[in-house]
Amino acid sequence: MSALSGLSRRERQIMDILYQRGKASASEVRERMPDPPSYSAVRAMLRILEEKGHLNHQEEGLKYVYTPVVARDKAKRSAVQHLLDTFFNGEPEQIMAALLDVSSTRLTREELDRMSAMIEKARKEGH
Amino acid sequence: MSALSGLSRRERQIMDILYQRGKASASEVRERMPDPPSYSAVRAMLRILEEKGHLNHQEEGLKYVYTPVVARDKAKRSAVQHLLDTFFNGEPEQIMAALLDVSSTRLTREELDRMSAMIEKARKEGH
DNA sequence: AGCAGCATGCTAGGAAATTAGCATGAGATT
DNA sequence: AATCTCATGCTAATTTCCTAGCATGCTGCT
Repeated sequence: MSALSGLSRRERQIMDILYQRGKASASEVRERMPDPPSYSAVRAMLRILEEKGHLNHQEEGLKYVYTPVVARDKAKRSAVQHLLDTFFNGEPEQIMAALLDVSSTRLTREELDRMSAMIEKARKEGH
Repeated sequence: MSALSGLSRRERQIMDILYQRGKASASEVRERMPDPPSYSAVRAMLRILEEKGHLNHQEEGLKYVYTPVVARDKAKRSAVQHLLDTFFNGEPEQIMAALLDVSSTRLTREELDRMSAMIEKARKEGH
């Protein structure tokens, strides 16, 4: 099962931020949390997440910088799969539709072209 | 912000199941939960989720059947947006890639065709 | 009627998550 | 060198989550 699914509310929020940014210090994480708790609270949770094996930290200058242990790529795939199962009956087409809907205003012709090309490529490979 | 983000671990698991199935009774929910807690526990959490305004219930025969308050469609969109922001820098193309990757074995030529058609349609509308 | 099965309502204990506070140490500034 | 700032380590308290258990009511069966 998705590793995300075992995390508590705050832990999930933190992991989301770290996946978004790649890496971040305690205060950076705090800034981006919804309804941010105290700085101490954030640090405590980062420590716990590290104990649980979800994060690593390196020292960078003075401060600690935290990074997810499970590579973004792998986490990505789980997340997509989970979304697929939860809201789209496992049917990729339906995500596509939602995707185009959500981002319709922002998509340029070039992006759409590249998306077409990807599908074309998949068609060839899958065959 | 995504309503999901405010939920606790178990609450999220339950909401996921309900979005997946549309509606479900307490015992159905329980069956599908990872590392299932007691039946009472599930009922308690359903009650809390209802108090918080995330669920409704109707009586159906003898038992209660719970349904999400926020329509699947709306929740869908939030979920896609969230995924987009968290793992894909807000770039739809990248989700596409992941999608094709995750489900490459399962995609039929027809499905790929329909996906192409969707993009084609978006291209026309967006222009 | 009496009993079994399964549903709900409610309550309370324990575990885990979330939080704040204080002590300490390293650089930078004056 | 004294101080200010910003970082960390640690601990303790509170809140929330999670859980189990018992009492009750309805349905169907013998």
